[in-house]
Amino acid sequence: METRKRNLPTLEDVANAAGVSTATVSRCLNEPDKVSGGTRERVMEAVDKLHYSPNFGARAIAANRTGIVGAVIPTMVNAIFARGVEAFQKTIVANKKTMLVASSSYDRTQEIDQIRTMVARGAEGMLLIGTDRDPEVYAFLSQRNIPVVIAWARTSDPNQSFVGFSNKDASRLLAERAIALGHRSFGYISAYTAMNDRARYRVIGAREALTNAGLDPDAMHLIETKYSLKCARAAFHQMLKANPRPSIIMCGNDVLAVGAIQAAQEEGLHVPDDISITGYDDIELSTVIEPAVTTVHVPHRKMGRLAAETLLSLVDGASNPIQIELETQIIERDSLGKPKT
Amino acid sequence: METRKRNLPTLEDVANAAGVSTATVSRCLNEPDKVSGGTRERVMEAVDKLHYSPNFGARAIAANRTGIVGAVIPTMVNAIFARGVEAFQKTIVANKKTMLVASSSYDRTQEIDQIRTMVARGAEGMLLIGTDRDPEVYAFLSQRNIPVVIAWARTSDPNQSFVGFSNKDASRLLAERAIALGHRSFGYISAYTAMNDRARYRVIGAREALTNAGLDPDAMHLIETKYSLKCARAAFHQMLKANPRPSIIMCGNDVLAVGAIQAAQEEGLHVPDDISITGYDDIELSTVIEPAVTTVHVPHRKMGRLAAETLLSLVDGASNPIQIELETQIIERDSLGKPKT
DNA sequence: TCGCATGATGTAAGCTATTACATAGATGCA
DNA sequence: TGCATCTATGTAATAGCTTACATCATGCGA
Repeated sequence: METRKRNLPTLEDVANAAGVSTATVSRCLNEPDKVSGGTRERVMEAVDKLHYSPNFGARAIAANRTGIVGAVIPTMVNAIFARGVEAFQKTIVANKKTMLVASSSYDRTQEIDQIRTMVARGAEGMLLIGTDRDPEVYAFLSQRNIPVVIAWARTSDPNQSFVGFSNKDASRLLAERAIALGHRSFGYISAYTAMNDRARYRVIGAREALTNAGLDPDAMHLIETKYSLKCARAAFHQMLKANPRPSIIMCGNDVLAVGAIQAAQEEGLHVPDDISITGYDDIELSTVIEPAVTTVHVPHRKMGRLAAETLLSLVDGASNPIQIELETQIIERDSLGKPKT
Repeated sequence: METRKRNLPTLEDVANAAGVSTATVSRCLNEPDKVSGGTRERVMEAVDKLHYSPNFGARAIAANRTGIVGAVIPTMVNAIFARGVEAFQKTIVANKKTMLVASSSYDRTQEIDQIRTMVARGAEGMLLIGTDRDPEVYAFLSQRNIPVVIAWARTSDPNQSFVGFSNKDASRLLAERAIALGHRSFGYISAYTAMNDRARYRVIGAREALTNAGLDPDAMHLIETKYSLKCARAAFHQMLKANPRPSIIMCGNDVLAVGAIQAAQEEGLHVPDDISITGYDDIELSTVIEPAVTTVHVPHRKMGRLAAETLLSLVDGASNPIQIELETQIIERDSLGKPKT
């Protein structure tokens, strides 16, 4: 590993060029108010002339502050996270900080590694998705005084900060809507719930609606599968073999719903006349398929932005947890209808 | 802005705990071969016991090396970039480096800002998408000895490194295929080409095919629009008013193609019997719409991985430009057919 | 046994910024 | 005028690590 020389100008060079001390230059850059107008001008000229830019490492070590925040997301290849993270990043940058991002592929172990790496790289705050993870992770972070914001979910722990929404509630409302339309026999295609609280609570919400309506929540046929069109299709075909065959299949997200609709069409079933299907997240895909998916809209961009603002205020010293719950909204399109009589 | 105290263990703490000098600890961490087995063990124990992790800033400044690479992409909210960047990031991390990422929203000015910011943050190499940008940017980077890898495109400049593909060639092949099927009247819906070489070369490829076939390339009706389903639909409706009405509308990417198909259906046109439509990129969306989109497959993940490997070797001192051209592939689905006779 | 090459480890300089504290000059008020 | 206060600036300590160079012990060949 060769070392490549970079002889960039230093604070001292600027100080010499401007005929002042390094302290004054540093102040010009960080607390301009504390420097008189004339001096400031002279210094800034020197900065421009030399194309000076402070050395990040030196600044970090001297100020004991890096200005870095980290975000670990399950995957970037999913419009919902992409939108949220993009908004998060723009807000972070607008506040003169830097974002580190990594994707865990929905794998807890990878997530832990990535959190550790980011902390080693100087992350002073972390954005994490959902709540499911080893408590040791939170211990690790809090021991180092690194604030965490949870997004895409809410938590009942009053000590944790989050910017999220109840995955359960909207799911329950959607199921209630289906019950009101006359559905009694439910199926549910979900992402794996074991380490994914978002997916799990969506299932729980649907079950709650059944319970509230006096139906047996355990009668809801549940299949867990990978997040892909192909897997969703397979799950749908499998579910059709159930007895009784469900009149509605709720899906944990829109990709699964779209796959289910495709599979229904392969089976020669008409959606929603023969079978209803619902999604979650409201991604673009859900308007492209025919029929368009009845789903739950989540304000991903807003969530990303607010999560950034929240994390920044925690990093800057806010001591009380900040909890922001966002509203979701049921989007009625064409894939949910009355059951066949 | 409060400063939050972090009294983390330092190299010296580890050295004391292990009864060696800081130099030995440093060597254990960076060049383990140079330390004897017994000492190494003792040091590593101390590292574990104290949960030591090197201070990033200090290391960067002492070694004059940050291990950071930057990537500026047009948008994360696009599966093609998301996939590529995710692969890029995984490769970077696997090599013990750190990735900074930002999205420019297809805006050159933002891109410049972000490049500057990343350099100020210690980026030692940059991944950039496509070739269109102010030459000053390249000057800025080369002056600082920061290698650049261009992705998603190729360049004829022998001094630039890239991992990409010819946006033009596949587009030309697709148009030739359409010509062979009998099409003579072409329309093209593109993303804005002014600052987007990928979009531009795709158009040029189509024109080339027309020219080669003895047709007038300027007769191809071109509409440029934003990257969204809605805009694509509007563009399609507008294009239908053209005289002669095209028998095929090629689209610069799959999102535009899907929007066009939706619009065709709104007009009561059957695709491909009444009008053919093609896409580019091969994203999931293109298999969800009915009819599925005939498009061009691009190996995004592979490109991301290779771009990372390329950039790493440049950062590590490789002096000759590295140019890797990847193959694309036409995926024949159902949206391209013979023209109506 | 001596001299020397080799390998392991230690010493201490150096990297670049921030910032507490010191200093000097200017201002205000009695 | 004299003293306290304030503002602008400088001095120098400091942060945590890497690494060139120095030192020391060991083993080997002559």
